[in-house]
Parts: sequence; C-alpha cells; structure tokens
Amino acid sequence: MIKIKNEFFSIKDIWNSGQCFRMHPIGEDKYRVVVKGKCLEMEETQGEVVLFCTKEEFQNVWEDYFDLKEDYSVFFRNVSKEDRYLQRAASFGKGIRILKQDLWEMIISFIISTQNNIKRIRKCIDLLCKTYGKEIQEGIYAFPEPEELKNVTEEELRGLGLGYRSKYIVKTTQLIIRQEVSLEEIKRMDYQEAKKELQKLTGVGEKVADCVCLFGLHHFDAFPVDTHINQVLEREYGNQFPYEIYKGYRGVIQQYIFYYDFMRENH
DNA sequence: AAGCAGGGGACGT
DNA sequence: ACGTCCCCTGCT
Repeated sequence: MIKIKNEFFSIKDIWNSGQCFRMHPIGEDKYRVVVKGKCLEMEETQGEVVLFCTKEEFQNVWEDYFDLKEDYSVFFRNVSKEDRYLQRAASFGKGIRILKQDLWEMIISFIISTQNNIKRIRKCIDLLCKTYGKEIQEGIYAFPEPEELKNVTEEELRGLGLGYRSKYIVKTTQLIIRQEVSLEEIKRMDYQEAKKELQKLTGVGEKVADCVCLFGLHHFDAFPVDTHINQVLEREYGNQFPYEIYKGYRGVIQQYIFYYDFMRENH
C-alpha cells in the first residue's frame, strides 16, 4: 500500500479528464484502472491518494504510469497571472497529470472517440476488452493486443456497437500487423514526425493523432483541439491563444482547459 | 411517446 | 469545402 499526499496528484481529476477510458469508480472515493494486464485499485480521501499495490510494483509500474517523478507545480505556477480564465482552469484541475499510457491502446481508443461521447466511448472499449482481451482477473479484461484483433471483421465490430469506426479499426490493425506503420519506430520519433506517421492510419486525423501523441507517447507539446477546446479558444481568447508561453508543456495546459470546460458542461 | 439533434472527427468526392 | 458515417442519450 502506497500513500501519496500531493496537491498535484488527484485521481478524481484524472479519471474525468478524458485521457483515460479504463479508469472506473468502484465505490465511494474508490477507483480501478487496468493497464497492460495489470489492475490497480485506488482510494482518494481528503487530498490523499492510496494505491493498493506493493512498493516494488509501484516503482516498476505505477510511478511511471502516473508520471510521478515530474514536478507539475512548475507548470501550474507558470500559468500567466493575467490570464484569469486559465488561472481558474488550472486551479480547478490542479491534480491532473499526463498519464503514460500504451501507444496501441491509445490509437484504438481515440479512433473510437470520434464523434462520440465519453460515456459511450467507455462502453465500447469495455466491450472490446471483454470480447477480445485476456481475462486477467475474474471479470477484468486486458486491452486486446494487435494480434488478438488480427482476424476480427468489420461486421463483428459493428455488432459491438462501434458503428462506422469499425472499418477504421480493421484497417488500422492490418497496417500495424503488416508493419506498414511501425509502433516501435513511432516511439523513437519526435512529436512532429510521430504525429505525421500516425495520420497514415485509417481513422486517425489531426486531433486523434495529437491525443495519441500526448497520452500514448508523452509528447508534452501536443495540444489536441476538439470542438470543445475550439469553442473555448474562440470565446476566451478570440482564437489568439498564446501557445508560445507554454512551450514544453502545452499538453498540460490543454488538459486544464478541457477538464474545466468539460466539468462545467456536464454538471 | 416518438422523433430529433448532437456528441472529444475523419474520409471520400 | 461539404455531405456522410453509427449508435446512444437527452430533450421536446
């Protein structure tokens, strides 16, 4: 059991920040996340996070996953004092961190996210895991590997409710299985190269590529612009957002804005 | 009650 | 540049 008290680390903030679709509440202040065949239960009360795992597992897996070696107070403090909106957004989502998630899982997850809402995205991904992923504990399934989706047809995926995204997933899986696009090479590329390469995949446009870069490759300058973010940039900044100020951690700023706007819309 | 709009976009023309 | 794509939810 690991206890962490850090005002810049909150599961409550992270689970609804839209970067992770496999984190679920499992009770009062309790959450569970499934990552690469491992499952972690967490509890957060009074600003303290408890991770139910051994010290060894924490050091090998979760410390890196939650990016806990990075000091997010720096990004928070660097928010422009004159930018009242961003000040509010950052304070609201102070506990957000950019998770280091699996590249393949991010690609498929954000293909599913297009023209879709978070609730249904979660449902689709859960169903995908239950149908094709390995059962790692009773009732808990890992995200299926590319090999496990190799022979899946468009019709099968449509049966899961993935709609027109089904053919994108079939095609993208084929491109990766055939190594026409190499995940390992993408991991070695810088942000701009990786973003361009990802867009060779079917169903991956600029926005999805940016999400994958930020959440699956930890490229901190990726700044995904969706309809919500776009509205904020227009409304609050007249489409003149000062990107240059935040070089090196624009993705963190994007998350503050997205989460703040998302929670205001939905509550 | 059923009908309709819209949701973290991308693709093909 | 613009219509279309699939399913679900919430509104009317």
